[in-house]
Amino acid sequence: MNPYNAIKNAIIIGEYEPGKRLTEEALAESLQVSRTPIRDAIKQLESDGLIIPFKRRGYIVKEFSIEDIRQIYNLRALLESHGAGEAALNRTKEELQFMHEKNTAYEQAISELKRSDISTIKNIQQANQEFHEEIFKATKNEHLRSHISKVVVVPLIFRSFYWYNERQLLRSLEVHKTILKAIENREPERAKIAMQEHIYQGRDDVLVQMANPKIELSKGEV
Amino acid sequence: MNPYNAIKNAIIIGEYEPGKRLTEEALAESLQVSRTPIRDAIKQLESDGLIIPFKRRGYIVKEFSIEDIRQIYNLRALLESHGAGEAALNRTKEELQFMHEKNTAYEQAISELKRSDISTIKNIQQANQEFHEEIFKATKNEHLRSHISKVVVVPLIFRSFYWYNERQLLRSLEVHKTILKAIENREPERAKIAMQEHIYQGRDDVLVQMANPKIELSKGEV
DNA sequence: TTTTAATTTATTGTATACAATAAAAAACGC
DNA sequence: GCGTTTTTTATTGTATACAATAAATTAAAA
Repeated sequence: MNPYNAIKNAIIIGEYEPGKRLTEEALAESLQVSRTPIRDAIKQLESDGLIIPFKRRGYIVKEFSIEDIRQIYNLRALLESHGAGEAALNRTKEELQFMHEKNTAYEQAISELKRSDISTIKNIQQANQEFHEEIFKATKNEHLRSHISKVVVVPLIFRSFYWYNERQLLRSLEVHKTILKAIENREPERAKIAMQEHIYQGRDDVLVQMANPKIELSKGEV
Repeated sequence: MNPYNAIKNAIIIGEYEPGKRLTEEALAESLQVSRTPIRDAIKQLESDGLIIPFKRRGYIVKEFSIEDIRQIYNLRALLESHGAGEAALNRTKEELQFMHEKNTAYEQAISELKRSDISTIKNIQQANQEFHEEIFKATKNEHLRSHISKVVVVPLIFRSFYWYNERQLLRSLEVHKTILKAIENREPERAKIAMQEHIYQGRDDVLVQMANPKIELSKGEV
């Protein structure tokens, strides 16, 4: 794994906690490479908004406020719902087929859910992401895709902490089907609104968890 | 000027034309710095979508197709119109005042327009940009702002080639006033739609120019 | 004591040399 | 001559040493 993904991953799984201070030298030591590739990685992570410079004394892992999360999810809703609408207009038959396959895989992953099984949760997350990506491919809009990919990183952090319960997952699966059907029927407005609602659901699930630390779930637990 | 802005500027003003090949060494030589800061700049420019790697033999300045331009402007419309709506909800009295001032400066810059005067054109462009930025400050949404700032770079290239005629500029000024009034009256939907229309106008002006190279204007001419 | 100045230190910024490698050119076999 | 292998070359990737500088610490002055 390259330094960028290694560090990003450490942030996402919570190994580097919010507020943790990072320096080029320490990262270079820890990943056994020189400072040069670490600097490249740091620049990218900074542009992703995952770390911020800390008064010329390294960087700190960004601590996201509730308002940050709200704003990022709203942006996601804006961009992904737009993408779903475009996909409904531009999808080919083949792309539609791929979407169905990805969503079947998602359904499969959910049905394999076992309590507190981290690997299963990762599978669900992965399958979900692949379904969404299949939609954005069908837009044929690389510019839109690159913006979406940026706005999707931060939610990953929070999803890996507070994961969904089965009821939420099944609801999510239903919405996927609604989106798919709208894309199949070439109904952009319907696809757009369904996607918007889908993202807002995810947002609110995360916000509820953040606002009630009492019932916060430990890492990976369901 | 730092290497990033120097290179970006050279691309925007057309000194580095689309398709031109750039290598780290040549840029380092030309800007009289070492390869290290050039590499930083290149990484950023690549993430901006202004240059793309050219089979491990340097980079080339991206050539934007009509479809690229359409997609980028549509994205801009999506993000900036959302921003205008948010600004209508969240603006303070002071921020509204600033917007008025920036738009007055814009009006002033237009009234000073002289035929083929490049410095005046730069002033107009600058004043226009500052008006838009004032709106996005008022959203208090840093995440939205960072996305908008990214999607605004490419249009700069095309605006500096095909600049508007006076009729277009005056129409643009009128729309600014409509947006301002909607933000003043806290009408998010109105602000959003006016902004959307504003961006689409800009898009179509550029697309018309691109589709009719016969009447293409030379650099900076009005 | 508290403020100000001087010194030290931690850390990023920059230059530069060398390594890795993909692309281009040249040599080779048929 | 045409496809294949080998060699050369252009260019980025990486390591490392040194420079610049902001922050922290210490010393001095008031």
